[in-house]
Amino acid sequence: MKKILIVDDEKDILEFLSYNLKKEGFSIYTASDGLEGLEKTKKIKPDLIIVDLMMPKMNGIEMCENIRNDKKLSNVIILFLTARSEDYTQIAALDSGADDFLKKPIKPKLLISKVKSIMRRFSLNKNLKNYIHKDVELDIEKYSVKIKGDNIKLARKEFDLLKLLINQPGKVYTREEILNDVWGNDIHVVDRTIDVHINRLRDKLGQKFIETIKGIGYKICE
Amino acid sequence: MKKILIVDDEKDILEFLSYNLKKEGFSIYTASDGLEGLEKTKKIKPDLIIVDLMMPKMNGIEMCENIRNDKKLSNVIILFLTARSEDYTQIAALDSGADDFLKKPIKPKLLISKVKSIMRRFSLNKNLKNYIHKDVELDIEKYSVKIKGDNIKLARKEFDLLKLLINQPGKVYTREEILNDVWGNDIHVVDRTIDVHINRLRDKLGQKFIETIKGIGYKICE
DNA sequence: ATTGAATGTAAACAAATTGTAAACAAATCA
DNA sequence: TGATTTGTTTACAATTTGTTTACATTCAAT
Repeated sequence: MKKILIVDDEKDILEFLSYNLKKEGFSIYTASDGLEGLEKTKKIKPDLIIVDLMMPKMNGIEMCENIRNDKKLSNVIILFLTARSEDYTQIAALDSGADDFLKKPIKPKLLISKVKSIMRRFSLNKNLKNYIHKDVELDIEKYSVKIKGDNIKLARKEFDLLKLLINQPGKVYTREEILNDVWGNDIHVVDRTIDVHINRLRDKLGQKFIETIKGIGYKICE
Repeated sequence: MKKILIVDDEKDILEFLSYNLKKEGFSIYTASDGLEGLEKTKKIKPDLIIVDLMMPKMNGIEMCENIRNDKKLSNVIILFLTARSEDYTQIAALDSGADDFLKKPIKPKLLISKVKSIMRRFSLNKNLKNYIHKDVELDIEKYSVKIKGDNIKLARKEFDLLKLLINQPGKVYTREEILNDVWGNDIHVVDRTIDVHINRLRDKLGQKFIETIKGIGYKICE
C-alpha cells in the first residue's frame, strides 16, 4: 500500500487531507513541521509527501532541499501545498526539487485525482522491482538473489550494495556514491568497509561480476 | 563554469538573456542565426543552448535536428524560445530533440529558475558526458574508453588527461593548462610527467592520435 | 650539417590503491 | 541467555599507478 506523508502545521488541513486520502486506501502519516517531516520521511520512506510551503521551524522548501540532498530519499515525490500561486513561490519550490503543486483552497476531487495521477506516473517509472543481469537475478520484494536460477543468500548490506550497482550495469559507482546510497548520509563508516563487502559479493557472485576501477570505484561488468 | 549559448536573431532578446544569465554566473555565448549557432555549438560545446524557434538561414528546429544528429554534441541541453505556445509547434520542437520550452514574453525570474532547474536535472541524471572523436570513444559515467568499439584500459591519470584533450580536439593544451586541469592548482609535479603520460596514451590510442606542438604543448589531431 | 632546446622513452623508484584474512563488535535469533 | 550471523575495522600483502630520472632522439634555427 502506498504511503503518504502529510506535513502541515494546520491541524484542520492535516485532518482534511488524511480523511480524504485514507478513504482512497492510502496509508497516511502526518507531521506538523518541517523538522518532524524530515525525520518521519527518513523513518517511514513514504512514496509521496504533501507539504505546506509555510511552516514553523523548517519550511517546506528547506525540508524539500534537505530531502533532495539525501540520495537515499531522492526518489520520493513531493507535492507542494500553497495558498499563494504567485510566480516567485512556484519558482523557489521548483528550484528546491518539488514535483508538483496544489493550490489552496483544496478541492477533494482535485486532490485525489492529482495524487493518483502522480502515483501512477511514479509507479510507471519505478516499478522495476526486479533486476536481471547476466546470470544474476535480484528480486527486491522477496529480498532474494538467484544465480543461474539457484537461490543464494546475501546479507543485507551485500544485497543493498548489489541492488545499487545492478541498477546501472556498467556505470562506475564511486565509494562516496555507494556510502551515500547504501549507508546513508548520516552514518559514517570507513570506506574500506565497502571493499570488504564487494569482496564477499565476489565470493558469492563470481570474481568477474564486479569490476574494480582503480582510483574511482566499482561497477558491474556489462 | 557552465556555458550557455543563446541563439536569436533579435538583438534585444540576446542582450536581455545575456544580461540576466551572466548575472547568475554563467558563461554566455551568442549567435544570431541557426547556422552560426550550429558552428558555435561545435566550437564552444556549451552545456545549454537557448534557441529561438523562428530565425533566418536555419531555424531553431533545423539547428536542433542537426545537433541531435551529431553524436559528439548529443549531450547538450536545448531550451526552445517561442512566442507561440500552440501545440503543434511544441510537438515539432520536441520531436527534434528539444528538452524544454520558454514562452515569450520571458520573465527573468522564471528564466533563471528554469535554466537552473534544467541544469540540475541534467547534471543529476546525466553526468554521462560522452566524447567521441575518430575511433576513440570516451564514456565518463562508465569510466571506459573504446577504440574501434573495443574496450581499452586507461589508468586514472591517463583517463583524465584524455578527457581534457578530447574536450576540444584540435585545441592545443599547454603543459600549464594540463597541470592545472588534471593535477590541480595545488599539486606540484615536474611537467615532464605529462610527457610520460602522453607517451602511455599514445601507446594505447595509437601514435597519431595526439600531436606534439613543440614549445607549446599537446593536442588531439582533428 | 651543426647545435641546442624540446620531446620521446625506458627503467627505477615511490606512492597509492585494492584484495584479503582475521579480529572484533553489533545485531539477530532461538 | 548464548549462539550465530552480520557488519566493521585493521593490518599486511599484492598490485597498480604515478613520478622522476637519465639518456636517446627529434626538430627547427642557424
